[in-house]
Amino acid sequence: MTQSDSSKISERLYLEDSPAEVLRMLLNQEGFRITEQRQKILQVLREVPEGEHLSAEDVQDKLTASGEKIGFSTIYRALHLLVDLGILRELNLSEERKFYEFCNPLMGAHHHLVCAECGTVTEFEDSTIFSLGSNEALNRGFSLLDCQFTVRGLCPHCAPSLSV
Amino acid sequence: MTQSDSSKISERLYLEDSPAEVLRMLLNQEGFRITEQRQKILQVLREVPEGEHLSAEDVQDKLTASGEKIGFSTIYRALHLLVDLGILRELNLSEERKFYEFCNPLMGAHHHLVCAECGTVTEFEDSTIFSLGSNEALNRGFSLLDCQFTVRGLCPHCAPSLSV
DNA sequence: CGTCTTATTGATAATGGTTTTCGCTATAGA
DNA sequence: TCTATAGCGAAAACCATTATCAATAAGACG
Repeated sequence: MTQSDSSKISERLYLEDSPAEVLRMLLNQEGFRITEQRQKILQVLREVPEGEHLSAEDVQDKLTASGEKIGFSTIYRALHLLVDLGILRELNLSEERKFYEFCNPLMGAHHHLVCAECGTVTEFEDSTIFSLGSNEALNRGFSLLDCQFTVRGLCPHCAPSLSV
Repeated sequence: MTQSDSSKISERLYLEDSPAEVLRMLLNQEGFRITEQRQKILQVLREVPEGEHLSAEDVQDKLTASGEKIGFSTIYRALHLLVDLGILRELNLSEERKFYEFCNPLMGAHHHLVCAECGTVTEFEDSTIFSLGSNEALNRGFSLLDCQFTVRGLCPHCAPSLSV
């Protein structure tokens, strides 16, 4: 199995274990190897405060800051793998780059409000949105992978004259 | 005013005129010039059947096919301008490129169901989603620009074994 | 524990969509 | 019509992401 065969992973685990253990199990289950790099990359994503999202470059910067030298090929490959494993979510916030966030199953599905000017991202929860998307997918015979609801606007700080 | 000053356009028109006329009015109102290129680029987007989305390259291809030679710098600039004017909507369907669609005010806000495998895009309407996003934005003092709800999954044709 | 297979890493080069540059052209106001 | 300058387009630059490939190391097996 090559490292590019990771796109069809469908099974999930019932998890109450630590994320490190979860990673180990998932990788094993799919025939992937447990490497220091993958573990450290996931750890970076987990340490991020809720509501913050990291780009591939952000991840590398944080790793570099803590003394880890991991090439960006590895960062990108690991991020994709973790997304395929269902551990991370890839966000398309209409910016030029992609962002990643840890997929906490305990945390309700949340969505994003983005300021088109300064790029600030605010999260909000709404379970109805997710079920709407889910229904829509299933009604058309699709298997659901992800729902992303992104609202773009101008935050109070960037908004034109009126209020600020 | 330079052509890169187009990002702060906030006013809209009440329109019952033909799109060509609308374009003319909007451009005039903002101090932009009415050029053949801009008119033809908009026309391409308008001629597309509903539910189809074009990338910048698609637009150029269609223009080339009908004998129009317009440089891609111009295509990109015009697309951005038309988005800023509120005539087009820029879609982030999590693909590598961006897509554009004509913003028909008569047509209800619609959203997209994307097959992660083959990239097929299906549209669906749901007014509640839009009002949810609108409320969320306004409650936080944001002025609303756009709401995009994108559902990703595997279409029946690409889905794993089970049904096909 | 050592050996072997091969998945993985990482430096580098390549890719590909988008943006910038800059001299030329053409719009729109005087 | 004339003039100022917004806009065009070919080519080069940009920049996030992906591919290449030789070296490395995880994990299986004896």
